[in-house]
Amino acid sequence: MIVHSLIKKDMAKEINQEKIERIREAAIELIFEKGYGGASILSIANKAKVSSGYLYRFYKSKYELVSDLLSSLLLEILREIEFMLNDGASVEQISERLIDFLFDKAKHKPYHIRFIYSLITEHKFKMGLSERNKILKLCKQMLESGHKLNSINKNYKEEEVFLMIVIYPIEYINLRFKYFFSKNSLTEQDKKRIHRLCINALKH
Amino acid sequence: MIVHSLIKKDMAKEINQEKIERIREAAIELIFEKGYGGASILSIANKAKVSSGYLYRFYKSKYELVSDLLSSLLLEILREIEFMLNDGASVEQISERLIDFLFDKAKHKPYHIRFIYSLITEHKFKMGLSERNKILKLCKQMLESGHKLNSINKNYKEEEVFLMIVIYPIEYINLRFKYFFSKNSLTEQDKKRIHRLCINALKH
Amino acid sequence: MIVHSLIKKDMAKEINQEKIERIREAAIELIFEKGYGGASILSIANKAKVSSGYLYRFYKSKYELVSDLLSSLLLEILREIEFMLNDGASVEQISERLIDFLFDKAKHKPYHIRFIYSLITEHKFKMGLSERNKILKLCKQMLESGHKLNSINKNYKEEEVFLMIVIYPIEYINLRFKYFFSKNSLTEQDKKRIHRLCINALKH
Amino acid sequence: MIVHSLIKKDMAKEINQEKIERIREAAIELIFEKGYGGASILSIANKAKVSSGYLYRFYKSKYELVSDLLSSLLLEILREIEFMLNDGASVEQISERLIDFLFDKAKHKPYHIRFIYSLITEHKFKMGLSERNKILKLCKQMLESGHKLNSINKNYKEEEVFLMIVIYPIEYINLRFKYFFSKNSLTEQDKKRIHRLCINALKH
DNA sequence: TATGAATGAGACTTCATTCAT
DNA sequence: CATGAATGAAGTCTCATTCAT
Repeated sequence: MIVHSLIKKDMAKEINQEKIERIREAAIELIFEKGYGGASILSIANKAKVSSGYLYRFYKSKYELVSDLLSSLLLEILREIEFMLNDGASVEQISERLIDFLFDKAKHKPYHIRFIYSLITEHKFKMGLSERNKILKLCKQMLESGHKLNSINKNYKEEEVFLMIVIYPIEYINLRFKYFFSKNSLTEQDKKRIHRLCINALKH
Repeated sequence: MIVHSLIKKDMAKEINQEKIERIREAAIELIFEKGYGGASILSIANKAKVSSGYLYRFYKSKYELVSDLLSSLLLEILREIEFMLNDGASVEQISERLIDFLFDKAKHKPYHIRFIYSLITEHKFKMGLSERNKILKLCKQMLESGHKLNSINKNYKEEEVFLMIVIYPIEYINLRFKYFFSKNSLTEQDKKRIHRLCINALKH
Repeated sequence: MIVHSLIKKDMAKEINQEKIERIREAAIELIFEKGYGGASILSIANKAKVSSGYLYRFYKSKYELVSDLLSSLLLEILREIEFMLNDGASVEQISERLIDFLFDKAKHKPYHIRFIYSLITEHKFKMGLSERNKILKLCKQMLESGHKLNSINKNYKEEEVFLMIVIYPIEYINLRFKYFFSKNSLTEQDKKRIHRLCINALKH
Repeated sequence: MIVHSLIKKDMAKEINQEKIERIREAAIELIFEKGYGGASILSIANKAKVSSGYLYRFYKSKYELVSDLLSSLLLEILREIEFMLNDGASVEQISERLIDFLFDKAKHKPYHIRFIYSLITEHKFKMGLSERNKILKLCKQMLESGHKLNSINKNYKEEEVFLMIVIYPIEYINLRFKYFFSKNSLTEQDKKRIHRLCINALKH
């Protein structure tokens, strides 16, 4: 009996996880597509094939859902940097591999990166304290490493590192998504150009 | 009699212009603060000390009001670049003076630059065609000039020019506004650092 | 001086009368065209080339303006009947001449008759007591005359007289205005048919 | 289980239908009472004892709600005529039975007939094309049948048929509702008089 | 547990009316 | 006297959220 119930519970959990995942993906897609205000809870629930009430079992509000999504996606990026830093990677390597990572995301989950971009300036979503601190810490580490290895000019501070290593590639990718200057999809050439620019910007 | 009537007309006009200006400033401030969705017509009207209906004498809708504001503020920046280009300025000079201009704005009308920044990604406000075309044209001119004078590496295209000359300084200023890395206000040193980074990024 | 002032007053009055007339005609036309709710005070004032405030010097409210218009136009019709009755006309003659009168109106002031028609059922505009009493009186007189001269069957009452002599021609004209069954304009043939039907309806 | 679920579903449906019906009746009553403009969504919702937002689950807009109501009520009448025509009824029979039908409505759902009457002229509600075509067809059929059996004078056209068979009884009933000439309720005598007048009007 | 019917606060917008000039 | 700038009440509609089933 206990076993059975556990199995049932696990299955239920599994099913729950699946539904939550569907909700999250639906939310990301719809918010990127129509903005925070344009993506109604109902449309998210419909897209995820769950009821609108179900959503509230996991998130206290629409705000919390979106907040959580933004936080997750940001953390994914930050963890990538963190991992590389712990690996002893240089700033150049981090830049290159982060661009790789973001291009990969842009290719396989284009909504994710567009979602981040579209919410990054939305005032409603102030970044959580823990993420902010993580960013501060990582940028500081990159800066110190860069200063030591002469890949970042002594003049520059964390702000420059953050804007060039993290923000610039995201802006670039989204500019292309908007077909603003070009309708071509992202190429290896683009990667190299972004990397070159970031590295040179910080070095000189 | 004629003089009197002129004065009256002028005064009336003045009052009008003042109120419109109050509405515009209130909208800019509130939208920067709470986003497009968060800034209600009523709150804008209250802040501007006019009645809610009064707005509709000048703008057909909330959308049109905000659209017009964004367009005005963007054009202000673009005209600055345009003017310098016509003046025969080099990319370095344009970058320097645009940063000057943006710092000046940030100092005297901080809300304006934060407003632009916060609407640049808002889904509802696709940039108007004429502004987009103006940007395309200006970036092309800067690119060509930069290529000719060797201040922009041949690898780079309009995208890089736009992101580094226009977007980067705006991002930088807004990052500071958010007290993200530093609570210090913007200094001449910051200007120089931004300029240096932009120029070096594009040159190498 | 007195004479002068009187002349001025009279001229002023004259001018006033002209403006009022313009307001009335504008209101009739716009209300027929867009209904009571669709015709704003501003649009009426604009069409009449007066300021919206001016209107309120003569009418306490939009309601009163329209009420007064409806009353005037109704009275015009009722006076026509009254006049004929005092003239000793038979029901047949009254019917014939009223139809003449309404066709003439339909031709020269089509908006008037459409205005009446469109407001006759609008619940907001209950007919004034004096007009109602006048209608009651006139219908009674027609009924008595008709009974005496055998042109109205003894079974019928004021209701039948009112509906057939007054309402039926108005309904007919407006049905044609709507192009419901026919797009032809009103002819002498139509007049005769309406008259024939009204007379025969009441006689048998 | 199946039975239970069916009952539950049916009950849910029932509740739904009841509420919709309440909304429809409330709308009919209030619009007849205060006109389209005077009957606010909130007042309709209150009268129907539902929340204001609830209406929008069934009707996209106030206009659509009222439009649908008018269409339903008109079709009810038209279907009555259609049915009789298919049954081979003569114009006299149709007139008689339609008057019966309308009196019955006037007695049991007085608001319905007053609602139709008050919206027939409302500018916002042009009759739908399908209803108009149905009217055209039915009137043509009645006219032809009447011409053949000599119950409609050869002079008369669809217009006369429509006004006398359909509109006249409705006008009569509403005139009585307004207590214009009489405060008596409608009687069998009234029915006969209306029928007599309609028939004789068209015959001679 | 999961649903979706139902709510109602609040947003945008219109326009009759007022009143300072 | 005439204007039209300004008001703000009221209307329509949306949608996040709740809760009975």
